Amino acid sequence: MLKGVLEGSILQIIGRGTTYGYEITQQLRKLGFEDVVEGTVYTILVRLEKNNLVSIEKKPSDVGPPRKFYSLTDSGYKELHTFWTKWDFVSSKINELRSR
Amino acid sequence: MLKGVLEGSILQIIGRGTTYGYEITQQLRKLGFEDVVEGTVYTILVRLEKNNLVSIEKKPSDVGPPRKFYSLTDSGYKELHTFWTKWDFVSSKINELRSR
DNA sequence: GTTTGCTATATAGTGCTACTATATAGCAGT
DNA sequence: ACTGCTATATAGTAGCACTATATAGCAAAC
Repeated sequence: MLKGVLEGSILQIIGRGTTYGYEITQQLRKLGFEDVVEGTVYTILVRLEKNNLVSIEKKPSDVGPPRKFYSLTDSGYKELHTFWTKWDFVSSKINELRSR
Repeated sequence: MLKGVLEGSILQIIGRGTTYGYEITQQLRKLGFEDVVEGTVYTILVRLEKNNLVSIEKKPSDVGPPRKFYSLTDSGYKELHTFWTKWDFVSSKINELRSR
């Protein structure tokens, strides 16, 4: 069910402010997507990077290995906007289907 | 973006009344999912049948080859209900993510 | 009478996305 | 040393939708 929306959700989270993989996972879990695991998030982050939707800055951490902080690029913001447009369309259509 | 919701949508359409593949495709297009093609729908119908979510009755047609009419089985109705429960959950969480 | 067009089903092959499983690494407390 | 939390990484797998193509029945047009 998360297919097609997880990547958009991660873009949205990064768009709210620079963050890193582990924290993104925590936020998704807190939101309610409790069985999202690190592996899933990291593969998506690699894909986002490959598609130039995010930029990366590596910073040391007090509590573990260095973190890779992600920010949206211009393309990333554009893609995020596209995601919400699609979401609005699909979700309204699905709700329409249900009510008829 | 339709990943994870197309199958549920088809279950919903069948649940409203016995229908066949071609008509389901037309309904999805009319709803707004205009680039859904027959091939996609038929593969999903085959999957639904394999999972015992639908039952089939073949009937002749005036305008073409025989149609395969699909109806939901008990499992199908249960699955449809599960789909809407999941949809409610995911869509509310996505909207929550957006608004924060 | 064959060509075009709509209805209708079928399926092999492909690609994208998320999930599974596992490995590695840093640091802190016991 | 061991456990536990933080944190990144990646190879392999599976599910789902999409692409492309084939087949078939019928009707109207040419």
